[in-house]
Amino acid sequence: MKIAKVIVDVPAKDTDREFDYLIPESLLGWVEVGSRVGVPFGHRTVQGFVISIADHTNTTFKLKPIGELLDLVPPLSPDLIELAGWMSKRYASNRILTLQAMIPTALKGKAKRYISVNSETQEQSAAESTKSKDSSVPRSIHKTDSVLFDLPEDNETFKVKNEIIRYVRSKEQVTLDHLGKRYPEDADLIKELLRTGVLQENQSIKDKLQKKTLRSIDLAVSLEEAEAALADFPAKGKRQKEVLSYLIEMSSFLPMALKEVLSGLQVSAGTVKGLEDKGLVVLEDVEVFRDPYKGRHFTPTQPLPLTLEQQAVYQKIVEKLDERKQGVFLLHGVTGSGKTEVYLQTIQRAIEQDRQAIVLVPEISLTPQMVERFKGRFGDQVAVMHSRLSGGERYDEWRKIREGKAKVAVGARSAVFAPFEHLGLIIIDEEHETSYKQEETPKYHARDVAVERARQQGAVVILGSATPSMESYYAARSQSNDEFAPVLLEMPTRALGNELPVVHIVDMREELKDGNRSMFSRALHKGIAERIEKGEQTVLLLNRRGYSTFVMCRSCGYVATCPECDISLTYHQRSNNMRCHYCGYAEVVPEVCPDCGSEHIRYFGTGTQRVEEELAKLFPGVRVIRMDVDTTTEKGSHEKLLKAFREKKADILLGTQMVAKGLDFPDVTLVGVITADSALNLPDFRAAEKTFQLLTQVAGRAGRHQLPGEVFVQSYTPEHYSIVHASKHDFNHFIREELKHRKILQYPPYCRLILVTFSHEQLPLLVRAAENYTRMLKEQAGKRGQLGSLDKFSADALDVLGPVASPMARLKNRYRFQCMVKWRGDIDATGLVRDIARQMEQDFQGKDLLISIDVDPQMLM
DNA sequence: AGCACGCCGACT
DNA sequence: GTCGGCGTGCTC
Repeated sequence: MKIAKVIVDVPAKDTDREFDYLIPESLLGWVEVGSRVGVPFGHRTVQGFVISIADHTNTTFKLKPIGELLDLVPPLSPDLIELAGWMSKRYASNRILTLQAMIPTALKGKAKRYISVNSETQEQSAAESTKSKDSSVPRSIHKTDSVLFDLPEDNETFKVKNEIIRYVRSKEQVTLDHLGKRYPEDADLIKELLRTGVLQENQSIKDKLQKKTLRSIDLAVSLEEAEAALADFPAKGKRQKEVLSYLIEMSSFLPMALKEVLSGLQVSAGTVKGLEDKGLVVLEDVEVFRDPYKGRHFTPTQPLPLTLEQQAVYQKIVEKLDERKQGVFLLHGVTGSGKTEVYLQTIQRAIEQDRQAIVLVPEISLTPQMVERFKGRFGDQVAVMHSRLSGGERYDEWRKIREGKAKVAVGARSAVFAPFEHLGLIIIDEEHETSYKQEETPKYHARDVAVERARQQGAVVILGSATPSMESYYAARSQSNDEFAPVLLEMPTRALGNELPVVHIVDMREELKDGNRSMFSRALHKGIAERIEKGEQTVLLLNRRGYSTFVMCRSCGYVATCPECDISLTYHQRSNNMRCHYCGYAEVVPEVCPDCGSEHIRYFGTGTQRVEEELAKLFPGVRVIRMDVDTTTEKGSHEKLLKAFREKKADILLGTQMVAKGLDFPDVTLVGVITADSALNLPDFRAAEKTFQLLTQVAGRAGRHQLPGEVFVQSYTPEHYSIVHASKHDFNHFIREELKHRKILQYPPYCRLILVTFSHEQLPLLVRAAENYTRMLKEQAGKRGQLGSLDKFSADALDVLGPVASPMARLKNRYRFQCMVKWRGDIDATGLVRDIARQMEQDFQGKDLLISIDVDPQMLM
């Protein structure tokens, strides 16, 4: 007997393991590694994934059989199952959540309960069946039943029972809910029918989404037979004859949509039904794919001639591809160096090898412009996956991949799991972007998952960026013997040969000294005025990371905060209310200060709205497009705004981070950064790196084509090395300085981090738990001889900092504490951290203590 | 996570 | 005496 090892969809720590099930005869050969199944689990049915198949079981349990197979083709491959195992270990995450993260949410089935008539009792009436069932009914039930049935069953009850049975039988199966609604007065009777086995309950896993189908029509007989039938068609069926002759005429396009035939010939469905009854045609539901880009025309593009720099890089990558071995490349190319063309041509090579490619891009830059570049080159072979697609659309794009209809997957983070069978290439554009890290469980980093997947499947990875992450660059430069360390490839000049824009740093303290209280320096003001005059365009960036518009009382300093989260509420002009960004709590802006009663309460902070107002004042009649969370929440609005700007319907594009990423507008010659250093003071060791990246990216938006570009960076700390080096486009000096800082403070890439966050409603209990945890962790590490300060140049070490209150000390009515684990070397730090967390949760069992583990965190808040 | 079992308080 | 509160423990 074959045994399937199943991970069940019960996301709890004590069910995070394999459960063994028998594979029933009928499913032998169908149930595979990666299959999704419905299995009986305790007193219910749940969804699960088969992760291996064995001949023996190690348990003494009486195994239950798998209930049902949910997909004909397994949604996961053995490769992806293996990858999921690696992820669960590396990120200390639940196995089921990891598996689920790999497939569209449309495939997350839930058990549905159905009521049907028991086949054994189907032919009997209610009263009889109850009696005949008596012997098989358990004693306790029998007892209560006999009480019921000893009473003379009145005619009315009997009639209702029979009616219910007839109804259920006519429907074959109904949900309990439905039945209850139909017979609201007779809940007791329904219960009784279930108890006595006249009606039975069964559970089945139902997906959230159905495949989209289209009613189609086809000839049921050969063309010759159809022609013969047409020849001696009864004179009475004139309309049917018309349809048949039409179908014969169109035979090479069959099967075709029934709708088309009906509307084309103006015939009724009944006519076609007549043909079906005669056995001449068949009607069936054919699966169709929803195509989110349907009707959109993509201009086909041809490979461009490569520059010498591009050529050199291309050669290196293709060599590796041709060897069919795994390899990782870090492609460091300045903005405008033509990385995308290199991507496109290496993908071409992979396709020629009959292999497939994945392209990961940050969610924010997954614009139509981006999609167009890939669709233009590879047409229908491209599947696009991003969060703005509906669940159904996303599911269909995913199926296009799994069924081999697509060769290239372009998408955000989760596209790294695209179910290709012969994966040759994974490209990660803007590899330094933090959005590659998932903030929910499983808290994976798509870049690291990509490298592992490539290792398992012998594929090539390209990490592309103008501003590589410290981690990737350090790994590439350290020239270690690690065969998975990335190979550094450089493209230091722009493909079109134009210069990088000149960057001016403006010291805003000087502006203030000279009496300029505006948020625009005189230089930037002059720059904007010039562009408006010349009909050129300007991009303005408001670096709002760490900033928000909050409501404050000018008399007493009261700041409106969330009652559940201790976070200041963010002001939203549109709805004139204040909202908590973490839990969604909202309230209207008070007229007077709740603390002191003063009327001087208003919103503060440099929001995009305020910049927009100021622009309108300084440049009357100026056309501004504002892009921020307020103006881009609507579906497609992001694209609409960018399109309008491209068509020169505005002079200025004003926005937050989203204007910095990958946009390419030929007429933009000026970029202004309103406050470059607002993120520098955040309690985050990556603050300098993030600032450098943002400035470099946004500066790259200027002068990409014929017109030369100019950039003004306004700052209150203009001497900071991240600003100075960004202004000179000097990545190498920046990284040297930044690495120095990281080494002194022992931060990544010199070690790795694990952030452990504890939360509980009661502060004292939480503090005790956090302290216990830290102590236990230190003890355990000490026992293994691994505890030690990382400042010493020890190769293998682990250090624990904290516990301290989290920067967001209270969220959703729970207090939060955290401790930071720094480690490096050949030790299983994640395993240790996880094991102790499990132990702790057991010690605090039932006390609702939550412990969250974030391996390689990007956000330290 | 659910769901059942089980052991104590307020009521037809 | 029963209905039902939610603590506890299990799920191949």
